[in-house]
Amino acid sequence: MSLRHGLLGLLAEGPASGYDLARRFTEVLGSIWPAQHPKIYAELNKLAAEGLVEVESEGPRRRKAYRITDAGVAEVKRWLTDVDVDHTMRLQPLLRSLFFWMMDTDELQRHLEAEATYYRELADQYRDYAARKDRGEFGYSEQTQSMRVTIEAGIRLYSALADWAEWAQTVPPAKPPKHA
Amino acid sequence: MSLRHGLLGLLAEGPASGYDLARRFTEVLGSIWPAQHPKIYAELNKLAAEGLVEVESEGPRRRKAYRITDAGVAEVKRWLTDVDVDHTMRLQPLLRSLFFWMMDTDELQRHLEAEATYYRELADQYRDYAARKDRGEFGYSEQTQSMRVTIEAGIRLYSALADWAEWAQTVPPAKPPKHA
DNA sequence: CTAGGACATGTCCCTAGGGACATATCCGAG
DNA sequence: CTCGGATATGTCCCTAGGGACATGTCCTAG
Repeated sequence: MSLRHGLLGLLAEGPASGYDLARRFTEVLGSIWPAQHPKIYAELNKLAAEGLVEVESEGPRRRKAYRITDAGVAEVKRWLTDVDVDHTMRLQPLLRSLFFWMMDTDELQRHLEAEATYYRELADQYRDYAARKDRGEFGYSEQTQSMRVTIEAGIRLYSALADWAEWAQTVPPAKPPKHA
Repeated sequence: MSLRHGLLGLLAEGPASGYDLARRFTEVLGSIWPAQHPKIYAELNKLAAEGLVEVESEGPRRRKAYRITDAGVAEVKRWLTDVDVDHTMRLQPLLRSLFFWMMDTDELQRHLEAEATYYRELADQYRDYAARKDRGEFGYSEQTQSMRVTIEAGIRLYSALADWAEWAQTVPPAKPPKHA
């Protein structure tokens, strides 16, 4: 049910079309909450049927812009304050790390290097975003302030993973017992 | 398809029953790759049908222990080396953070405090695990060495999130433009 | 004027996962 | 001896999400 509230939250910032929302989801949220456009359009229709959003305007190319309703705003707020946070995490890279002992050393090193690079790049990307925000490129609304906080989490998370992947390269493949 | 390979990987360490595997999934993997027992039993049956695992023994209380086959081992290795890592992350807490501007200050502070505590506790738990491992409590096999690496990721990840939640408490609710 | 590409919205099907429910088995405490 | 709790394995249904496919609209470069 998070996509639902993700859409409502984004619409709380201002009217947008499904297409707009899909772009925002892939651009900003791509690495923390992926969502494909079919799901987004379907959910918007449901939200409209329930009166949480309404069609604000119809533009060129069949574009439909949605506006959040008062009921919609109330629903996001309810979610934010009354519904327990779902802390579920599902990180395939960490699951894989449990089985590093099955890989041979060379392959593992190459794997860890690639992982480190991947995470480092994402961290840099977020750091960049943060710098632009801090330069005032996105204005100073409360919304961008929240985005700044989200981005900070991205920076820290991906930096931690990059550091971890680098650290893991230094771990000896197997530590023999002392009395061996 | 990760549960499949998760099970195979765990079975590569030695025979185990569905019950054992379910326990390992909730205890060690609970916070990085949750899995419920119905899925595990179902997947084990599929794996057995495909010849990737086989029933090693039947014990008391209908217990069935599975052993991985050569084909199964080959399949995990193929997964580890030939299949691209899925970096998908889906972190509801970060999605929520985008909408912090909709919460009032008190609520947000309480929320962030609870989050910080939650992550700090998990980090501590993993740190504890690491200490026990480093004391040699789990032996010195290559498997425990890999587990140590996974645990390190948990420590770093949850520490980063805890730090972030604490840092976020110090961010002013909205930064007004300088020329205001 | 026409063809390709970006904009824009959808349908359909399949798999993965969550959660409630059901059931059999064994052991130990009282 | 019996009853509760841990062990152990499943079924069933529903929703969320991934990915392929389909279609309509407008603009612009050649």
